Amino acid sequence: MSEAMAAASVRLLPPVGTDLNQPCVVRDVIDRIGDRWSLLVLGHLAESSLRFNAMHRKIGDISKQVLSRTLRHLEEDGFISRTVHQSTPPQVEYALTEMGVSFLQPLKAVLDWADAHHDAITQSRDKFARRY
Amino acid sequence: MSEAMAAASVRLLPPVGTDLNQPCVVRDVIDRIGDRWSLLVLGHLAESSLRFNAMHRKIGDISKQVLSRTLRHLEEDGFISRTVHQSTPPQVEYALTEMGVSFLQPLKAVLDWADAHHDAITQSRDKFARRY
DNA sequence: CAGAATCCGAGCCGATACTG
DNA sequence: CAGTATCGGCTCGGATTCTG
Repeated sequence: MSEAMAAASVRLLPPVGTDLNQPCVVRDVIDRIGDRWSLLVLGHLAESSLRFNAMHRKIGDISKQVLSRTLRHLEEDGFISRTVHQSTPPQVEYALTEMGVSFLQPLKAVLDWADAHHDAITQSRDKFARRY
Repeated sequence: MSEAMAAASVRLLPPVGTDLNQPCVVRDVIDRIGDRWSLLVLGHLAESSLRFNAMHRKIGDISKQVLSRTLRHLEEDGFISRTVHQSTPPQVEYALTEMGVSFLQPLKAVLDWADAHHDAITQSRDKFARRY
């Protein structure tokens, strides 16, 4: 057993003896971040803070409904902040919190890995498809 | 803009000008890994290779159906290998591939982050709930 | 033992219309 | 501008049953 494997497996699972249905720490994060849009939104906010409709235009193919939900979830978890500027018309600005920024670093590790192995994954899928 | 933010945002989005509906490299990975069980399965296989029913017992609250699907997806993407040992009764062994092992390292970065910020996220959720 | 087939229900996602 | 309300479709996870 390598160091990396042992280290990675430690916190991936709930503590031994606890109810496995209880989401472990990782699941608690993944369940929120691993949806259709969260990473995309965080990615855009990593470049600059944005107002609602500006982000809506930037992403392009997300409905207002879903964008609203995604933003609220990210705000709820503390990844982003929501600032209302009193004016007419109203303006609401979304930005990464300090925690949100800190998440970009581990995220980058995954991105780099995905980037490095994307071709291998694609090839693996093709090979799998040809086999069956 | 910090280095980390700029670096993280680069590959998070599809190339400018391309169809945003096309999944970008990250989405291609997250869409597979970010489901209910994949990380859990990879976590168990990080400890040792396992046969089907052994893993079923270890995880406990996953149906055979879903475990089967999860394993096939991970195999399709090249994270795990599936080895059939001809015998009666048949035995099928699942193990991490080299690529699967290499993924444990970036994964660990996320795990460490999740571990370090889990309390903050929980508190953020509580605070959010009290506000509304 | 290692799955496949079938069916069901919940939740996510989305389009559209409407509001302060 | 920044959302909410309503409704529908579709995918995912799950329970159950059956098979080589």
